[in-house]
Amino acid sequence: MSESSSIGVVKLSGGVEWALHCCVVLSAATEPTPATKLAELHDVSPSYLAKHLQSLSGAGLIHSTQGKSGGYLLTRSAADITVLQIVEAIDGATPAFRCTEVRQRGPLAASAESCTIPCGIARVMGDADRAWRESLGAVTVADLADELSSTAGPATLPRVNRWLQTGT
Amino acid sequence: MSESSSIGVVKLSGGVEWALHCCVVLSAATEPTPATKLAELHDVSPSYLAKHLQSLSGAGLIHSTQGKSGGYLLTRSAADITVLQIVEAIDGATPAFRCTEVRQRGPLAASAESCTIPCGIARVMGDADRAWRESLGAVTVADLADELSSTAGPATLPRVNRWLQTGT
DNA sequence: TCAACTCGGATATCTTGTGTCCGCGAATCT
DNA sequence: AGATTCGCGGACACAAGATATCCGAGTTGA
Repeated sequence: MSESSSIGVVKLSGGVEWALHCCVVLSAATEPTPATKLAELHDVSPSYLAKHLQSLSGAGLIHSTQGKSGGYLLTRSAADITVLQIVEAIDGATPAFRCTEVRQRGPLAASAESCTIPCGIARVMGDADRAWRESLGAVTVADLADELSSTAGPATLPRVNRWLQTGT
Repeated sequence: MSESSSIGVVKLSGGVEWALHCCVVLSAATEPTPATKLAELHDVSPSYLAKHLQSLSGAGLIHSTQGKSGGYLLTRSAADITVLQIVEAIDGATPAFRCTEVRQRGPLAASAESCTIPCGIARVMGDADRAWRESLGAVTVADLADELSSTAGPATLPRVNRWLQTGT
């Protein structure tokens, strides 16, 4: 295995959870919220959370304003942001499985011109990955916020935002 | 973040591809096939492939016979082995996403008794993971073998097994 | 009985995620 | 307008997990 290998390795970064929670909170925010406050609210590492928020900013999901009363804000309505977009912004859009084309290796290697179509294994993996992404793309952060309101009570989200602004 | 963390980290090991190819080959085998031969056939690291085959053996998908003419063999019909079982044998059945219960942390932590139901984020991730596994569980190695026969020709699989036995 | 061949687990190496730090830019206050 | 304060952005260590390997235990066949 002298090849650069790099088999398909799906890794779902842990920071995805934090990013999702932040987006839900931001969906009800009306003023920029600094990363420090978000980290304090969730009790997580401020620097590391900032890193993930940067990824979200780079993906165009949230907008950052600098300065004294700066912070983060959603770029568009929460109904127009899917969890898939957040996951892909953090973890990258690379598919879970990458075919190494083992059929073209070894003593009984298949000819290259006969491999225009992906092999069955790659297709199955691709279908599963597609199903996973489709499931994630069907849910928006607005849905998550609604879900939170109906389970934890409608007052939770406004209360969180009040704490972010005033600290009480 | 002094906690042991252990956020949900899904890692799709690269050896899954090798394991799948091996199972497809073994589906047409009639005699035990040693790991060395399988590694040589696919041109991959023999030791590393052996490790994965051990995982498959531990999961009860393939049976190992030691001794001079030993090797691996499927424990049951290829139609009764799904891709999902192979993936879970290699990568483990741990779900892609593990909720850290961030809602119970920080200054506005929710009470523990109000968290009997998983939060919306965990549910969405769980649904996506379930869709992924369902898609993988719908395909058997027999399906993969059939697919290979129809695309690469019906003679490929027998020829591979002849090479494994005789070397020609 | 003996020997060869097989699997199985314990062992190094290395990429990748996890976590942290300092510099740059922008808005506020004087 | 200038200095200051605050927050974002990218560059820097640390650790965990995957990748790759080797040697010992067990078994079959002669």
